[in-house]
Amino acid sequence: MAAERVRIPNASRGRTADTSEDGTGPKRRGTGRTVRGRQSRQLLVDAARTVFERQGFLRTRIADISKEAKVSHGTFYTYFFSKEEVFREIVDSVEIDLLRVDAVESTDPVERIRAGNRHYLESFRDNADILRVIQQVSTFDEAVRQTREERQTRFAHALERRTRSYQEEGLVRGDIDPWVAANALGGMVSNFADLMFIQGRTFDLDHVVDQLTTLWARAVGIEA
Amino acid sequence: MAAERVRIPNASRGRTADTSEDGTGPKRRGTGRTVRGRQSRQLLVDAARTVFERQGFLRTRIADISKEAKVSHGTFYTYFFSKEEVFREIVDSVEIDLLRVDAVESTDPVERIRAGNRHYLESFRDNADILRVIQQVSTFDEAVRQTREERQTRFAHALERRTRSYQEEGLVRGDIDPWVAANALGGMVSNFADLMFIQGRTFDLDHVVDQLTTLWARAVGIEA
Amino acid sequence: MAAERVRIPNASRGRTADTSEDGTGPKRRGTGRTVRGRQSRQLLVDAARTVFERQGFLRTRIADISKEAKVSHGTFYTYFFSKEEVFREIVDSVEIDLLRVDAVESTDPVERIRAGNRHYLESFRDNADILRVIQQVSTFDEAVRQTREERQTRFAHALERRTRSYQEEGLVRGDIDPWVAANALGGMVSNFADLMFIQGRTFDLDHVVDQLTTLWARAVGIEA
Amino acid sequence: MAAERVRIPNASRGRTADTSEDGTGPKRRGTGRTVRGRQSRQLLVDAARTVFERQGFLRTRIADISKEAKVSHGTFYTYFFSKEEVFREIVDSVEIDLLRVDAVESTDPVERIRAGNRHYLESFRDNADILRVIQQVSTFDEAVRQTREERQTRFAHALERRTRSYQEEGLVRGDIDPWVAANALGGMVSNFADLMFIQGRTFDLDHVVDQLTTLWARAVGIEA
DNA sequence: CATGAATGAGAGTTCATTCAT
DNA sequence: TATGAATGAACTCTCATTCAT
Repeated sequence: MAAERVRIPNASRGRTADTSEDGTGPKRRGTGRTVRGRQSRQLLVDAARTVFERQGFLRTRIADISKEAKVSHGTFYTYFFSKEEVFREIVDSVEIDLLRVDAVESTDPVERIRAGNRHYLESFRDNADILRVIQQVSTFDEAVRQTREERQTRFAHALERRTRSYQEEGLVRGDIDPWVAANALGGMVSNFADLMFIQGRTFDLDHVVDQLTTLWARAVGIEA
Repeated sequence: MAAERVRIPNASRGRTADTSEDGTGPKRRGTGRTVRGRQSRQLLVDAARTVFERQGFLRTRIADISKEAKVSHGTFYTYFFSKEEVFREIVDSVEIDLLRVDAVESTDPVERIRAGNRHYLESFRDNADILRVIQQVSTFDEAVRQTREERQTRFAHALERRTRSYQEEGLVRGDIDPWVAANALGGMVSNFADLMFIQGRTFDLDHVVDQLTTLWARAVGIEA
Repeated sequence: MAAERVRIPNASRGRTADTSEDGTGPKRRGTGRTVRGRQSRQLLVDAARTVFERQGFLRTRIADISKEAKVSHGTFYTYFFSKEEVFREIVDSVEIDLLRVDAVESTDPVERIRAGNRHYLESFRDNADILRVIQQVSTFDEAVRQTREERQTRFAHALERRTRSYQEEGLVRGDIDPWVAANALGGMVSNFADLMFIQGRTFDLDHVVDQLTTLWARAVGIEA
Repeated sequence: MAAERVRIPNASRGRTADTSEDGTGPKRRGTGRTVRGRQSRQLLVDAARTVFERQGFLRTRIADISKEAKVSHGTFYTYFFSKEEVFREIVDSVEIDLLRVDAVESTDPVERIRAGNRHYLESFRDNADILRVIQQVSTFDEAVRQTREERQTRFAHALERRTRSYQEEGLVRGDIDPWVAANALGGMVSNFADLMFIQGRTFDLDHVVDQLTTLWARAVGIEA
């Protein structure tokens, strides 16, 4: 019956650590002053990512990270205040360009949609392990949830702009609300990526790209 | 009467909790023998749901549930082995009919799509609090993850059947893969519901229903 | 890592229950007044013995006993204050006549020793299960330890008397201390019984009876 | 800095404590890396022995041991998984040479028996406190029971060998079964030791040594 | 900076015992 | 009397975090 204990971030509660700062510092502990220091820090970040991808955030203990990094337990605290801090650093580094809506030169709208879809799915696939963890953490860590939402929103905005410009060109029907459509269709693709690469449901990637592209294009009124 | 408690090694004895006799028994503790018992159990389930909705699964301690139910700490264990067990019971009770694809009598395909979408969004909205927690738990609890996936799959299958029959009637274009389309469009809607009711992004429900319906219908080739 | 909890008697600590009595009562709860009552009580005693023999005292919970007796949990407390109380009642009922030193009519000293040894080993064998538990309990329950010691002592006294009378008859050598010899040789046999029936070491009973008899007889100077 | 702890189901993860990697590793926790570590470990073992001797195994809580060692509660778990583990370590350290059957140079068989008996009784007396606890634990801990049995068996084998060689020299009568006799007479002495030093019955040690020696010698046919 | 031993708050869990029905 | 639900004291055990070396 023994179950593991894990910690969850207290971001949404009163922090004690932050208050000791001057309020401006990004609550980041030292210390990249020496070469050795920078090496150790990076060692820990890499180790942390490895462990998070393997075990998820919740099942990861500081001890697992130190062990993976082959440094002592206490060394972790030389560089980070907490598991959350190192995780946010990882999240920031995963600035995946899921966003590159316009991945190709082609001016054919359908081809641009297709290229965007393919790019999204492939990027997602290549980062699935950490994305799964980010999803997990965003269910209880407000900071991570926000970062994630901002990215989705930026993505949606990019799509919205494109849709709106198509609309102005007369390619997309006028009764389509670009903002809703962007969120809906972008969500359709990201949801499918989740299905395939996080939930592990099996589909043929090329076929899916085809279908999603067709559905997307026709949905907004582009003949495909 | 107080006597000391001691521990003796459990090497020579099986676990009590996990071992449900022959392994087939329901991992479920008593005790529905009396009216009072059934009441208490329900009391706890309700309290648990309240607390889960308020704090999420991870931040909920058994003590919070007992306190909410105004029963003693030990009473919880009279009915459940763990937080997970009571949660799964809640999950099972949330057999929301997000699935009722065909919510209306209308034979107009677009109206049926619209009705389905509205029904999904409204059901989701009404259960958003617990759905959020289910999502959280499914990131680390395999059993819950499965239950959730099964429901999604069943939903997708229903949509697939409908799409396929429309296809046979010539309403839906032949190059649409009903299974992919069902997952994609169903996902579009469920993802939008998540956006609105879990992530809290503001949209006008009627407008969203309209837009999603239009996008969906046109995507598969139904004029709308 | 979960280990079972058990209670051990608080005989050696301050009792609370006893003080509520008038000091004379043998701390025995009700209640053999009605027929039904007597039946239930006996049912529980029998069940308790069964369970103790199966699981040992420490691993036995009141719940196990009630379950075995097919009565409710609370009923146990109608008849007994504690697990210890019902156990002492069992101990008292196991008034095994390990003591019958003179089990045969024969006047031949060697034959009488042999008969005693055989009787002891066979009685022990037939009660091994509960004797094992009594041994366990006597390591932490003063009351049981005393009862057990008294029996051993009474046994030793019987042997001492016999040895002394043999000595007076000139059968046993004069330099033998009857009290020490009784304890030593009685202990030799009881220890062997333990070896065979509690520790489970395999020996041929007849052969052992022979050998123990020979050793015993010669030890005290009786030709065998 | 205080963050909340939560539990997540351990269904998808193995136990931490039991699982010693491949199952072969020593069920022993750290940590002998530093001098300080080794000191603390020893401190705890010593404290544990003190407490066990005082209270017995069952009445001892981890807290009692930590307190006696003047370390924090958690420190115990730095070194041991459980009360049982530290106890087994103590048992192993109590490798008393109850076994030195041949404690003297003398070639006189009777003198060798006498020396062995005296040695056994004195060793037992000097370790009575912990032997009492070992006896207690062996009634429910299979590992300890086995260790104890192995020692007894080794002791009996040594006695058997000696008896057999005496037999070959014609000192011991041919109808004696050396294996049974070794167990019986060895048991006689160990049982007497128990009587004196565990049960606390009063005897004069020298007198007992004399008597046991006489009984033993005559039993096997050595004139004494 | 690195180390790893020490700390202790915090949560889980069991089960003897009580008591309203 | 019998029932079985409710209680809560008592322990166990984990692991983030600190700190002396």
